[in-house]
Amino acid sequence: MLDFLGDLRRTHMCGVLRASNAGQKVVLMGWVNRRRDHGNLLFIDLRDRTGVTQVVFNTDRDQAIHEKAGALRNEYVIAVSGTVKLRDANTINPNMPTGEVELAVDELRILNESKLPPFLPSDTALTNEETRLKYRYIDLRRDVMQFNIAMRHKVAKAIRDYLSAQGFFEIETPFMTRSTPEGARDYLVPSRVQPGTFYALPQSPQLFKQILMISGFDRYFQIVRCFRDEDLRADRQPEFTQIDLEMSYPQAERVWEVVEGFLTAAFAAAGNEIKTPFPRMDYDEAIRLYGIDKPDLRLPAFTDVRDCFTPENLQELAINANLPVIAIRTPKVGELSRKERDDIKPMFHAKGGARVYEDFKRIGNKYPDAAAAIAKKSAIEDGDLIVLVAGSAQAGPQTAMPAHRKVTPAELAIYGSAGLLRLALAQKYAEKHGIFKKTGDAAKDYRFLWVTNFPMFEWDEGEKQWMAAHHPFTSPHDEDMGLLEEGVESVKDPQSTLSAVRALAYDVVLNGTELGSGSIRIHRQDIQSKIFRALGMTEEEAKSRFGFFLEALEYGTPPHGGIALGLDRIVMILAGAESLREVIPFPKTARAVDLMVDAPTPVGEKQLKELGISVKKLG
RNA sequence: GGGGACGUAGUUCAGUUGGUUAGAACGCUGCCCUGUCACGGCAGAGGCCGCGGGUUCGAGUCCCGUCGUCCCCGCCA
Repeated sequence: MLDFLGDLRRTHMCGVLRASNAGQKVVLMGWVNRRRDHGNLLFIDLRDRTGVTQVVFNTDRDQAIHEKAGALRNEYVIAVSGTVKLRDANTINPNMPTGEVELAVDELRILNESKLPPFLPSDTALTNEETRLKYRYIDLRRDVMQFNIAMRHKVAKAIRDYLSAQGFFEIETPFMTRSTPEGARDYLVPSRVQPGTFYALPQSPQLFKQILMISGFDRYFQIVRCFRDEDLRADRQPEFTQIDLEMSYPQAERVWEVVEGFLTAAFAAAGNEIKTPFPRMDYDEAIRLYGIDKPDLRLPAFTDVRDCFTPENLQELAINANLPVIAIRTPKVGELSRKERDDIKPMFHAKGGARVYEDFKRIGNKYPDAAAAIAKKSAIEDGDLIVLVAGSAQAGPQTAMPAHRKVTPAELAIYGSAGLLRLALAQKYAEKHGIFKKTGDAAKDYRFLWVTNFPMFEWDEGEKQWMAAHHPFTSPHDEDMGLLEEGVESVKDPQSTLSAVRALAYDVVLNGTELGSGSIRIHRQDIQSKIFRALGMTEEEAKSRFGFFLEALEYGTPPHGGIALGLDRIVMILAGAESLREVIPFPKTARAVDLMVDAPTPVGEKQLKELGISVKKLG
């Protein structure tokens, strides 16, 4: 027999009562978290989003209420009114914030029962994710999920408040928009009114926010859902939330200041202090020092130890002397067994002639002088592991494409392979060197970095042409306009000067994760046309894809630029979570399925017919 | 599209070289218990071993297929 809520009014949340509340009459409402039945004495831990309070029923106080409470089971929803009592000294629970008090009940209303849930929110052991996602409403009752979602709110609010205070307007842009075939696959929405045509869900509000600058809003931001129909990963969902912003008349540094400002506010909201300004690094330097464009600064950089060997040494080792010899130092790994050292080679994914050479210990036995020089140059300490990556002499010097870049493709192969191995080694020995901890002080070692001056174009080996590395609205570096001019007709030529054009693009990186990406945009129609031409697009093609935007550019577009950061990833890192699913209330599985609502589903023929769509049954 | 791991009670897991009736813990049900807080004690219920096929006298275990979840590569301007 269930009770109605009636006019009973909640006075306190379950997690807030303290010794100072003793003697007060209060009304609490929540879920039965745990029940401890001692016969004539019954304890209920009552839970809401703020925490848990112990509620006591005993026959001495009220026989009838005690009897009613006997029917309570886990996850029943109840209201209790009563008096806050100080606990006796010997019954205080120091492990809970409300552990000095308990509630002596005058009235119990059972507001709802619960079926036996597949798992209990109070369980410490984690249920498998499939069950958690199917019963997400129960999973979200767990304190960790409550904490993560609450943190998400606080972080978003801190960012919203900061940007508002800096003069940014929060402006909405359409979810039903135009498909642009570049980049990620679009999610499409069929139009009923215009049969055979489709809207696309935005991969980002890129062109709208640029148009808002053309429209004179000066500073725009939006915490906005974006959609990409690509395969998922632990850190990639098909719909995700971006902190998207754009501003007029900025240098890149002005954008960075804004980002550093709101990240400081966001991290403070989660109880963390971070230092600004963030260090900055050219793309080329990131590749040379870390072999990746999103370096994790918690790990040591590479050392080029080519000069530690004599030419004869290099020849004996079949190392290409024209390419760097990378020493990867992984700290505090300790003495490795023969087998552990053998296991390193299979972790290595060679690109274009790169080879992993004998580890430091083996080199040291054969070439003691070289080993001593390497140890000195790479500042090795006791227990550090050194692994060498170099170009294979057999594979040749690979000078087919010297190009105009500072890092040649042959070098890139070495750096890139070494970069992957560096991370694999760090991951493998993470426990020993204590770097990738998800909890405690080590988890709060936040190393931010701006990576700047990305190449404007990247050679696409499949298409045999240069493609936009960031997106085609990114401004080339002022100083590189000549190179663009020179290369504008040579999109199919791997030797084109396009390879040397730098973009005014920047990524903000945190501990090896790309948090966000932005650029100063092109605001002049003449430069925009050149970029499209350099990308091999005819005027007609450009017009049919982006005509509205190119036209808008011609009506007095101010210089502008901006950035977008992944809110989910920021919260994931702050929460110490391994997956975005831990910070998104209703996420999708690796096959992009929502297990709770069971989406996507087939739809009826009538619905399809209205949309002018016919689907042949598969199989 | 490719590679890998996993799937046994409501939940987390164990299950030997293929061999009688598939186990444990938690949870659940009933009884007992007035100071517990992961309460305790006694008793009990609960299994399409993901699904389908095959090998075998005999399959949770071996083989093939399939479905699902997770991780990675490709992909993500």
